[in-house]
Amino acid sequence: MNEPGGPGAAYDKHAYEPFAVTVDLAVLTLRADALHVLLVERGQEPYAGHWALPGGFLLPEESAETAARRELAEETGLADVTGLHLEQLRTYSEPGRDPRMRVVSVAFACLLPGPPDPYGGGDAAEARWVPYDAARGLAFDHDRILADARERVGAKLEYTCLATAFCPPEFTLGELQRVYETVWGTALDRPNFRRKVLATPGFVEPVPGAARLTGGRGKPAALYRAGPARTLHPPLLRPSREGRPA
Amino acid sequence: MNEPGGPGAAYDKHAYEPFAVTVDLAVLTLRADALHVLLVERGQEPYAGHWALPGGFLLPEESAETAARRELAEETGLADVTGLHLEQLRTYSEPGRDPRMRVVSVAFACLLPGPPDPYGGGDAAEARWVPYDAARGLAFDHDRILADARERVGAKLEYTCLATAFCPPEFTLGELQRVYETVWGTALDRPNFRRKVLATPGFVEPVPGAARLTGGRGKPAALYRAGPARTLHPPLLRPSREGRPA
DNA sequence: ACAAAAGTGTTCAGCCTACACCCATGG
DNA sequence: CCATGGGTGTAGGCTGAACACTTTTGT
Repeated sequence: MNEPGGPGAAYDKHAYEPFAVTVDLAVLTLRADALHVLLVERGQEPYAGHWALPGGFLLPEESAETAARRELAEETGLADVTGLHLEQLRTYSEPGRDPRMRVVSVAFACLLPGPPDPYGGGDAAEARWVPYDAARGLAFDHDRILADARERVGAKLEYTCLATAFCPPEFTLGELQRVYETVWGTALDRPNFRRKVLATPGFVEPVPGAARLTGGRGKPAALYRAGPARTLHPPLLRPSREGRPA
Repeated sequence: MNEPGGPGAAYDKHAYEPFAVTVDLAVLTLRADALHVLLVERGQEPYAGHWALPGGFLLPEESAETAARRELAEETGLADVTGLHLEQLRTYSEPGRDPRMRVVSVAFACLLPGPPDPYGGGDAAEARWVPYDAARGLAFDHDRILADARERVGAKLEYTCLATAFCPPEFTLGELQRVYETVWGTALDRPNFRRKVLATPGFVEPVPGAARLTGGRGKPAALYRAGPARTLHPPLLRPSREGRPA
């Protein structure tokens, strides 16, 4: 054990090398049928001029989730970030990941419906949406965090209802399908996708009587809202990953 | 943003209220066909006399994973903890979860083959294996961490090869099936389980010529080793969760 | 001989896939 | 009238659930 204040010892809060605790956010969205991530340009060393995931230090009375939501509001400039899907990824704690001091960072993934407000307001005017494939060479270990975020989101699409987090409050099944296709990078059969989604109780609920013209062309599509279900049973497996092809 | 050392300010490492960073371990194993967890009895306030998950503070040059493995070795007294499956669960950071100071804890789940060495050696002589169902009223928020660990492990059995982490190096398919049945709390059909496991390439590999008598009774079972595969495609879904029953 | 556990075979329903086809709208 | 996207139908292969059955050991 490594318990502070061992037998009979009153420990000193400041006796240890202090750890800084931060949150890092992989904020993902879909713009023009491509996965985008919100990045900020660093203005100071280390990694001055590099792009990085938005994030910041925990305030004394904040949990990591609270801090993440606060940073999210600051970076995106969105008026209302309640209800946005925020998911803890994992914690990165390797010594030396920040050259200045020990920084332990709790990483989150956040999905928001696209296209969102183009750029962050508030005090992060240099925030930009960058296509996922163009987001390389990030500061610190943010390349890895971003890759972990994408992998996690892709995996959770298979067995949760997470996909609706990328969609506006009312959406068409075509839009929902494009979420899967964009994140997975594979095409799906439309009739089968439709049946699968509608057969899962609570995944989506029809909006009575409503229909939306899809970019002008084609038949107007029925609108749906996200339902109360959180998990997909059975899952919607992405095709041909490995192992299945005989 | 909440960047330390803002414009022109040299920050002070000790200027902030320090955060302590700890690891907490949910060490799970199977003893006598029941899920058990390793607990330690606290000798000091807060929660003196309560049971708690083993854990401790990060040393200055340790990552959370390194600290977790060090604690694991200390608490279990096992000579070799390399190769044991250690999985980061999530990080618990609510203010007030430790009444003494801000403690941010990175939780891990660890699976080990049972029955392991009965009690911890080293400096944690009061460590005990406790049946999962009897582990209630733990110190801090450890009830929740333990519940999260069980849920995560149960879910990962579905789509990963994690179950072999509960088994010794060589095991029978019956033992592997009992892992699933114990963690999930459901009975599985033996013939179907067998086919499913053997049909997944890389899940298990037969040990040539070997066989083990299973508790004396019954036909000797063939022995298998864990294979190189890490994921199960398609997954082995636990039955009757919800949604599927028509 | 019986119980217990391993291992094999077979059947059947339901899902998933694939592809053909119709509908509504804008240009 | 054609391109585009939404929506419906259907035949076939495959998986997985259920269960009957055989094999090998200990008592």
